[in-house]
Amino acid sequence: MRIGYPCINLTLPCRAGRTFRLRNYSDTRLCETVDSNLSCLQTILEYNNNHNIRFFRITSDLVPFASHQVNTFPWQEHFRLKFKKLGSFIKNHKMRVSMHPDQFTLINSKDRTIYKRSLRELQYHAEILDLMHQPLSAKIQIHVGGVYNDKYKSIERFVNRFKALPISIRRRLVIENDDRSYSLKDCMLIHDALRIPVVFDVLHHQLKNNGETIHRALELSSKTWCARDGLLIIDYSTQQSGAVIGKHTETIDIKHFNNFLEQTKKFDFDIMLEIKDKESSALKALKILQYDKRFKK
DNA sequence: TCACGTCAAGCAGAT
DNA sequence: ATCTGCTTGACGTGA
Repeated sequence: MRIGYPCINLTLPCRAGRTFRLRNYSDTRLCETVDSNLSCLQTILEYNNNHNIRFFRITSDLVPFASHQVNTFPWQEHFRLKFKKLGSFIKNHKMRVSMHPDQFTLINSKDRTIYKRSLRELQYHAEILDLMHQPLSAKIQIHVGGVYNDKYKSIERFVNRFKALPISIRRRLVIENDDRSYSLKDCMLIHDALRIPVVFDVLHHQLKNNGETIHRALELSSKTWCARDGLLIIDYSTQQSGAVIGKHTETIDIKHFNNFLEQTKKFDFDIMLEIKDKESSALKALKILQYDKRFKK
């Protein structure tokens, strides 16, 4: 079991996802920004290592406009060594990384141009992880996509589009249950067709489910991960009390987290804490976990 | 130096 | 028809 947080470290002064406006694009600007982003990523990974945090989601903004036609700069070559060094650090310290392309990336869109754009975006994500020489347990996590008033057809479109993806993407791509459209059960259907691993999102499951208990949900999702995919990934968050449904809490709810660990003690997994205060909650979770058999320092 | 409108991109659900 | 949330800040123009 590892504990992780996404993209940003709020203690450190740097950001690995600095960007700029499209209209201000230049190769020089890109180069400077990527260089600074990669240095910051190294700083974050060192912080994580010093604090026993061994799971981290890398921001999609690491290379600005990476899949946009404006960007023709060969950043892959230019930063090859830097990427490799980052990757070695991750490997040497037994860490795991993942990525989560944003909501614009969907492969089941009815509009082929959106699919094409998404393909380029996924290619970029796979390139990052490949340049870092990461094992296949370093995943790219997306939602299933739109429903377009016909879930069956939209799932079918997902399955067919997935089969047509290049292997570099296919071998890292995983799907996550969401809070409105595709439940864990829907994701399991897609898994049955494609053997694609399913990330289990606890908060989304609470908001949209088919009556499965947490224990049952873990039973289902953990079986979708085979040895080379690594441990099941869980996205963990809780509802901000009193706020709009689906809003994440400011900081980890220790009582709920303890309860969750208790309900899932038969399973092992890596947890991504999708919580506003980022590494602060990860550190709190680690304190609890030092007495958990699943957690190894 | 600071405020604040806006930022590449899609979808669903609420208003 | 328009706004909001989704991993959400933070860029950069104009004063």
